[in-house]
Amino acid sequence: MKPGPAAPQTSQAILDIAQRLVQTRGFNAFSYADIAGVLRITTASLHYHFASKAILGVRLIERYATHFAALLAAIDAAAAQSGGGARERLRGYAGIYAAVLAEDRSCLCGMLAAEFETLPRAMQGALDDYFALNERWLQGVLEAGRASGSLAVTGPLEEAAHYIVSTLEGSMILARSHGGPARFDAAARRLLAGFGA
Amino acid sequence: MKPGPAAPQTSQAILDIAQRLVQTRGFNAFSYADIAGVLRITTASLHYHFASKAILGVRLIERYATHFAALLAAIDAAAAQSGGGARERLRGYAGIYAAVLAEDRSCLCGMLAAEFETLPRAMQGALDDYFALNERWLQGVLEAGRASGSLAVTGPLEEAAHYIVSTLEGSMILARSHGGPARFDAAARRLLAGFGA
DNA sequence: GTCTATAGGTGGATAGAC
DNA sequence: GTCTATCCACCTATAGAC
Repeated sequence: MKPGPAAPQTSQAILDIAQRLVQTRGFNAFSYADIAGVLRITTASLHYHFASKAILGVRLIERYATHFAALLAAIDAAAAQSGGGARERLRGYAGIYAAVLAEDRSCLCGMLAAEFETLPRAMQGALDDYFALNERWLQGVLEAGRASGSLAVTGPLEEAAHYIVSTLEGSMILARSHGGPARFDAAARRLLAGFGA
Repeated sequence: MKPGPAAPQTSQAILDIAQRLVQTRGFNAFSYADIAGVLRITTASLHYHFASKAILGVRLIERYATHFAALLAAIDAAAAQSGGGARERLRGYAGIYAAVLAEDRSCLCGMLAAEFETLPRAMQGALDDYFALNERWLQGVLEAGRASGSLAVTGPLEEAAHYIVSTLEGSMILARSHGGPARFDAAARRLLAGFGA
């Protein structure tokens, strides 16, 4: 195997650890020392890979958004292939959240949304993009479901998309502190039922 | 006016400022220095009133829960007097959240729920009590509404109560970072509509 | 109840050797 | 890429004077 354009394996490991820390503790409650401890390198080395915590935070959100977009594309592809419709796509969306919770984490961006006011501007902007991406996709699903009659969508699509994201993020946070995963599952089922899914 | 049992006006002011800080920035993102700066006293003086940040946090939750309970009692009293039923009480519940958001804050306990894993044990216990109080009251409302036919409640009452809290907390957090108060209002309306309120 | 002074710790970040 | 060493800002908390 040739070296190639510098395999960024350490950078990836840093992002993996940092992501879990944010998803479980929040951005303000972890430090470079936490990552360094797990990785057995010094905090000075971390700064080589990510010059500042703000930059690390932005990269974290961008990677998460990219991964999320891939999952949404996979849902679309699976629905197209199996003849599944908007109903299956909406269920798939909730399934992404359930999978994250099953790893005993919250949504990265849900945690960051709670800390929004304290985040560096660049992170706030990246978060905006993440939620815009989510809600754009959801609006597409809802629109298709309404058109085909497979989903019961009342009111503006944007509001409905907002509602879905809010409910899933909220029940995720509360499931981790009170009630456990079962609480999230029940909330997701109730939410989907409201849209006829 | 007699001195009485030591009017704790400074302690109250500290709690007021700390509460707003937690509601806007979170528990991990504010310091004694922030409060001291607003109040124009030193951090050493703050420690006279609240020996540790953990104790301040517990008192914050307890006061919030007590105030919240009073608001719920007022809703019950108003409904009893005006002949309003479960529907009005449920609307009143969402109204409490809307009023908090109108002051450009999130729910104190919603913010703390996101940071749950990082909080001192005593604060975690106080938070448990807060949510138990909320969900007990909501279950009572839902039960009454189901019995009288004024609310459309499907599934276990506990799950329904969980769903209501999760949705309101989630849409509050996201309204403050994305979408604004209108986003919360729309979500609350949609939530209530799902219960026939 | 409030102050000064300070302890003791942790935070993010940098310089420069290897 | 990783290290040692270090800086400086900030944090919670305490001792003791007033």
